Order: sequence, then structure tokens, then C-alpha cells
Amino acid sequence: MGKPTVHDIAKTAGVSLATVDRVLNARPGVRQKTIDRVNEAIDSLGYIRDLSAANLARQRVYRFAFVLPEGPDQFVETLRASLQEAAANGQSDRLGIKQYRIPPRDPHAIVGVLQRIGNSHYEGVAIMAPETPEVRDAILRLKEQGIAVVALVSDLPTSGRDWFVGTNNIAAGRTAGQLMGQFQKDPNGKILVVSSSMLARDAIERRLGFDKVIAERFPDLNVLPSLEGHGDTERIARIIKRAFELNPDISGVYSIGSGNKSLLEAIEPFRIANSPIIIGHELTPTMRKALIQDNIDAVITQNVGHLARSAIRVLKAKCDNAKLLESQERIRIEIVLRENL
Amino acid sequence: MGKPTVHDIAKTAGVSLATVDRVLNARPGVRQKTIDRVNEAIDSLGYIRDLSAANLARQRVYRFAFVLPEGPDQFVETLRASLQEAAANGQSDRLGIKQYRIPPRDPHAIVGVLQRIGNSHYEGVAIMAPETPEVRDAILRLKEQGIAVVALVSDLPTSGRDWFVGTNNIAAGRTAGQLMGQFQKDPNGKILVVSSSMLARDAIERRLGFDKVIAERFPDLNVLPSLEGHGDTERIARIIKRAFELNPDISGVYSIGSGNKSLLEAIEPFRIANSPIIIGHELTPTMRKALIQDNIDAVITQNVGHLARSAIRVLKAKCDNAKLLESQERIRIEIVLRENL
DNA sequence: AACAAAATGAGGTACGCACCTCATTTTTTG
DNA sequence: CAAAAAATGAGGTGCGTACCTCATTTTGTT
Repeated sequence: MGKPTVHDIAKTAGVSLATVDRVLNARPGVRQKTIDRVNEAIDSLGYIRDLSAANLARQRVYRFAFVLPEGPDQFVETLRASLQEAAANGQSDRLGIKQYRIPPRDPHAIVGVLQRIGNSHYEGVAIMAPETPEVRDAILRLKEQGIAVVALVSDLPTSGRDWFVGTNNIAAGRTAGQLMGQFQKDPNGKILVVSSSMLARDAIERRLGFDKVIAERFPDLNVLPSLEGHGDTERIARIIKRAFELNPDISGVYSIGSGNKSLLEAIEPFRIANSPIIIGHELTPTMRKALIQDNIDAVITQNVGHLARSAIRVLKAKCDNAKLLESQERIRIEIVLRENL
Repeated sequence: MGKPTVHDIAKTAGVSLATVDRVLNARPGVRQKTIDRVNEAIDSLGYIRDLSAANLARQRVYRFAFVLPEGPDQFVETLRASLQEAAANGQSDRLGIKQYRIPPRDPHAIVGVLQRIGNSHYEGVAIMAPETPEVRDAILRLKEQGIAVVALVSDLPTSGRDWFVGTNNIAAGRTAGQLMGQFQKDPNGKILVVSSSMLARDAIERRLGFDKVIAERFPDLNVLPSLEGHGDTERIARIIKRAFELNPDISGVYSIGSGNKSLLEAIEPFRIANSPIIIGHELTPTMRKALIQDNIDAVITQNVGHLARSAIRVLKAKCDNAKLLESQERIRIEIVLRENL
């Protein structure tokens, strides 16, 4: 005998198919006593609902909304592309995925988008946005409507989101720090930190982890106060130049956030004299090229394909009320060198 | 109108459902002309077969055999556990997975197991075994029977396997070499290489990559001839001791294969004086512990969960004649430090 | 006890596909 | 041109589930 089916449940519970169906799909009109009988039968038989048959019968489509920041950012763009790919590939998986763009620094606009989404019969939402009270409340409202929500890349812990798809940024910062420390030849070198991220929280956490590791394990290194690029190429060039002029003995540069292209260009003139260790985040095309050309030593990153697929899997699992394989959904902090690209 | 179905194909091709079915499932008794008509209709409509409905109809179970070496090896054991997990989780995915154990150094026995598998109506086989002519031929025979075959962890390029699930071991060796080089404080240090692997090919390739990177990028480092542990704890202790006595200035140890536990224990006495950089492969429980306790600097590894799931996905895709998302199946060479465990 | 309300049963249809049978039509062959 | 062979059509059943309708039974209320 194969896997137990609804018929087997009906038989062993001594009820009709209709009642089994009512219990399975939480429809009203069944006494608690009967519900219990059916549930007993279910787990005595070890019944497992055939999801694909169920989805076939109800012609189900998983409607998910992905909310990502707009604006020029290679990381977000590659993430969008991965999503696109996963969604295309998953047209056979009954996926209906739509991407939304939000201005990352305008909480009001973000809330507007989330409200629209809430009114559009989505079953799940994945959102990458800075943590603000407005956004948090909008997410709470989505949750109240029974919509599954995952935070993407940047966590929104107080929002009641069901899950966070991304890395621990403190640990990512620690990893960068550890590498920076171990790559240093001069134990007393000066480390320049350049910040700027679309999501403040990430930058802060990475910086925290970085500083902690340096303090704990490489106390002789001298981490300079961080510079803010604000995504402005000229500004970056200016402040980098000044930093290297003031500190000719800089032996390491840690780039916390985005805008790596401008930064790398700005550093270029000082590489020959100082040959500082350079470490950054997110394996964008720019960073990939920089690794290949030996313009950078290591990139700490998260796999965007994994991010996209994990978010989809988690949302699906939440919708199906299924438990997920956590080991598969843990986004790893990847260290990429030239050799393991 | 929703997604096109077989009915739509029949209509637009001007044939009956039975004929569409014959074409779709490659059953005989259809003229080439008609086949073409149906196929035209299929791609003009952009028809995509609903795999879950199809699998439901035919009560399909994907029967896969996983052939892994027996014997005490933490890496293989964690891989087995991941497989177990994936298989258990995938009972809802119509998976029927069975694991086989082979003595890795007995090609004859391996062939016997593969023959048994060939007679047991499997649809797919994943195999982790050393490359020998006997094994290669046995795999060729499996392929002739129409069974999908993937090589696992260690490639079998001449066997006609459909796919390789694992990392490029040359690149893994290069990565180890790069890290070893960049972690060195003394540019003229001596590097000890300890070999021993269940699969000769892996060890050779890693060694190759390691040596190449050192030669290219850290030419002043002195890589000593490699020592062979052969999985014998006492022997390892002996040869390590001798190596450190002969070369008191060893500043790095690269462990190519398995048997890391014995190796780490053997090195312990020399850590205080030399504090060499230690790099090894495969994130087993032993290695994890060593990282946490700062007994080792880096582990180059591949994610066993990913290996297991990828092998399953690939086999499934091969059975379904579907194309696979290659970016998802590329097993990454992971660098694990204490901080990004 | 009589009645309304609630619970349950019986049975059907649909989802998209696989697989089967048996007639009927078309093509090939001698 | 007739007979044999091949191709096609028409229709049905089942996979495991969802969802619906309408009787019928059981329960609770007064």
C-alpha cells in the first residue's frame, strides 16, 4: 500500500470524505470531537498531504511581491536579476512574482507601496528597506492581513517579519576584520574605513563587528575614523586623497558599503606606494573585475542567487504552513578571493 | 485564459488528445508530419508541461541510488547525513533515495554494487569513487541503460557521467595556497604539506593548485615535499614530529585530505614555538572545533547540504529532461574562518 | 416530545496529465 | 484495386486533492 490518502483517513477515522476535507482545510461545521478523531487518524497513519495534487486542484499560484530599493546599485541590480531568473525558472512552480521599487530614503513612499501590496491579494512579501517606525508599522499591518513577510538583506527584527533572509552583518564585519588583520604584514598599520550603504543598519553592524575583531585580536592595528562617501564619486575621490596624504602609512582599506567603483578608482593612485590590503563587500561585477585584476584582496559577500531562491522558498513554506529546512536557508558569509571566484 | 494545456495543443494542431499524448510522451504510431504539427502548436502556444500534474498522474517516484565510500571519514559521514535529511524532507517530492556503501579501494566491489544498482530499476545514480577503468566502464554501462549518473565530490570525467557535483579541486588548492601565502608573516617560511585522501585525484589536484599559486605569487615560500599519512594516527604523529624537528622554521601546514584529527593532534606540541598557519579542507565537526579553538586558521570546504541537494536536483532534471539552473548547481569553494562559521 | 440548528454523509466535478481500449480513417503494399 | 498495415480519433479511468450541493442524521433547546 502506498502513501495514505484522504480516503484512508476517512476509513480509519470512520467519517466521510467530506468531513475529512472539512478538517483538513479548516472549514467550519465539524464538532471538536470529530476533528480530534480525524487528526488522530491523520497522525496514526502518518498522512502527508500531497501538496502538488492540492495545488493542482485549486489551481494555486503563489503571488509574491518583492520590494527592493531603486537607484543605481550594482548589488541590488544583481539581486533583481537573480530574482528574475528564479521567477522565470519557477513559472513551472506556480510562482507569480512581481518586483516593486522603492526610494530607500523615503519611508512615506515605502509605506505607500506596502499598502498597495496589501490591497493586491499577495500571499507573501519580501522587503529590503531601512528600518523605520513607519515601515515597521506597515509590515505589521501586512502581517495582520495574513500575508507572509520576510526581510531581505537587511533585517527588520521589530516588524514581526516571519523570517530574515540575509547574513549576520556583525559576523560579516568580523570576518572582514579577521581577514584584514591576518593579511597585514605590519602589525601596526593604519586601517582606513569607508562607509556608505543604502541601509544604515548594515553599515553600522559591519563596522561594529570589524572594530571588535580588530580590538580583540589585532590590537596594534590603528583603525581610523570612518569616512562617508554618500555615493558621491567626486567626494569620495577627495576624501580618499586627503586621507592618504594625512596618513601615508595606511596599510588597509575596508569598504563597508556600496559605491565600490568610485572608491577603487580613488585608491588606485596610492596602491603603488602603499599597496594596502583592500577588503570590501558584495561581489558585484565591479568587485569581480577588481579581484581578477588584483586591485582588491578579498570580498565578503552573500550569494544573490541563494538570497532570491531562499526568500521564495521561505515565503512558500510560510504560505503552506510547512516547516523549512533551516540549514538550507542560512545565508552564508562568503569570502571570495581571486582564486575561488 | 490560463496556461495552455494539452487540450489547447490538440485544438490548434487540429489533432485529437490521444495524438498529442502520443507525441508528448514519445509513443509510437504517429507520422513525422503529424509530430511536427503538434510540436509547432506546442511552441507557438508556449506550452509547458505541468510536471506536478504529470507526476501525479503516473504516480511517479524518482528512484535514486547514492554510492559513497564506507569507512570512518567525517566528511563522508556529514555528507551522508545531509543526504538523509534531504531525502526525508523530500518524501513529499516523490523521492526514493537509497544509500550504498563501497570500499573505496576495491574497484571490483564497486563494480559489483553498480551492477546491482543497474538491475534495480533506478532512474539515477550519484557516485563518489576513485577513478579507475573498471568503475568508468561500469558507469558507461549504467548510462547505456538510460540511467542518469552524476559524479559526486570527485569527478569521473571519462566515464560519460552526466554531471559533476563538486568543486574544482585545482581551484580549491589554489585558494588554500593564496590564503597560506597571504597569511604568512615571513615571506621565506617553510610550508609543510600533509596528504592522504580517500580519492587520489582530489589530493593530486589540490596539491597542484596549491603549488602553482605559491610558485606564481609567493615564490619565496618553501614548500616541502608532501608527507603521506595514510589515515594512520600513529604514523602521522611520527612523521609530523620528524618534520618539525628537521625544519624548526616551518611556518605553515597545509592538510590536503582527510584525517585532520590526527594531524591536528600531532601538530599541537609545535604550535607554541612555531605558531604556523594551518589550513585544511572540509568543514567536519573536528575542523569546526579546531576553528573555534583557534587551532587552525582557515578551512576550505564545500557545503555538504548543497552537495546533497544539488545532486538530487540534477538527477531529477536529467530524468525529466529539463535544463538546470547552472548557477544554482555550481558548488562554491568556501573559505571558513572562525568568524564566518 | 417537537423542533430548529448543527453536523455529517453521499456524491459529483474539476485540476492537468498519463495511459488504455477500440473503432474508424488513412496510407501503404502487393 | 483490394487487403493489410499504419495512423488517428473518441472516449474513458485514475492520480490525490479541493470545493460544492443536497439529503440525512445527530444534537441541543424549549
